[in-house]
Amino acid sequence: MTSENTPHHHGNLRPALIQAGIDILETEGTKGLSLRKIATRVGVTHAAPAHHFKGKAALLVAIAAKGFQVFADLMEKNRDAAPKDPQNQLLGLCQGYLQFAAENEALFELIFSTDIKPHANVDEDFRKSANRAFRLLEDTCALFEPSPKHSQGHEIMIWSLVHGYASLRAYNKLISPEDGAAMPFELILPQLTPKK
Amino acid sequence: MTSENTPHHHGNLRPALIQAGIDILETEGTKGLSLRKIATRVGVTHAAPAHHFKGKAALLVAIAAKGFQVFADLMEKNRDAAPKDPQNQLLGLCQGYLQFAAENEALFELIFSTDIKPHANVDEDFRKSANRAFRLLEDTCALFEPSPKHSQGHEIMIWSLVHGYASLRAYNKLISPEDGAAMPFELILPQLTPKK
DNA sequence: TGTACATCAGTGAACGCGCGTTCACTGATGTAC
DNA sequence: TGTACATCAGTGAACGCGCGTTCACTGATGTAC
Repeated sequence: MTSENTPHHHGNLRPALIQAGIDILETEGTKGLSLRKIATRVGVTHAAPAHHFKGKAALLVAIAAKGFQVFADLMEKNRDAAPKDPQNQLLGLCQGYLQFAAENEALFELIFSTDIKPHANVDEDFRKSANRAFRLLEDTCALFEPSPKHSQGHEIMIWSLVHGYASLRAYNKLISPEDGAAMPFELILPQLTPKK
Repeated sequence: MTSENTPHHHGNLRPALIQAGIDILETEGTKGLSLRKIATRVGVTHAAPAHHFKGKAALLVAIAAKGFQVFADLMEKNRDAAPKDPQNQLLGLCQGYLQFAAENEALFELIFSTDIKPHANVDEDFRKSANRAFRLLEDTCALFEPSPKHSQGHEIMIWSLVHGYASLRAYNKLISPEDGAAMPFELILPQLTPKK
């Protein structure tokens, strides 16, 4: 807040570094993300982050953890704003999913990158925020009757659908950017039967 | 074949570099892919590739072009081996899609990476092999009645589904690796009506 | 309230590394006659 | 079939760059008394 001119003791360096990392991701992409650039953007020597993160990898994990928080927030917000029937709840959630992917392209790529393993023994902050996002998806899918054949069949199908759609939109800008979240669900939604 | 001991004139350096790039991708991942490593793996000075590719970026594009070839071959092969009804043709194609993604994780990531734009004015080889893959998908989807609402609605839905499933399997090894290509299509396939 | 001092969170210089690119070079290949 | 020569496709040395990490340092903070 007020610490603009203190030479030492930034005060909030840790979160500031994370946010700077996210900013750089969105302006320069994954390739441009370096410790030195992050530190410079915050206005601090490139050696300073070492006091807050064990190394570059740890900072990346922290960025991904924050990314999952924003991701989950957006899904939750969109879902909660939707009508209370299961279909609309699901569509709202997916709207948030797609919005996050569209507005945070490189961050979306980072949080789903294969070298930050979600289930391996990783930073606890990261695991917690990732799990929160996944649980949102799970809970919303649980509003419907499960697949008779596969324990998590419909959930995986829904997740694949929205994730693939988000990825392909980022990949190929030609794909119907004007279509909403409902489009890929056209055939599926009527097949899902709400519980009770 | 026979040129193992000629010091100069490798003879097939261009394709050899491309293949070496693919090999390195699969063993070391995207991060480990450098011009110097590729050249070394082929047994050639790191300055040699400059005679065949305009720069590193051009070599990457050539690798992606080759990747799309293999990708399309695998989809075509699986589709052609399937029973001739539309549903099984589609499942076969998707089986190939998933197989490629599973067996060539980093290459799959590369060919769909956002910094090698598929529709921009790019290397013609690349565009041709990418388009061949996409046309396979298109043609197989065209075995079914199109969506009444969106011109390419069902195709995008199917593509999203298989692409998302492939990506999430790579991301989270826990997701039902034993399930086949049919699983995510459980609800959708019966909704697609074959033409004629 | 004031002083002594430990701890914290920065600085800035230095390190070694792998990278892509460039360059003059030279050996191998292939063509003209 | 043999020779002269242009072209092709390598070599190896050198370049500058940005990177992550380390280190001794020092200024700012906060606590004990």
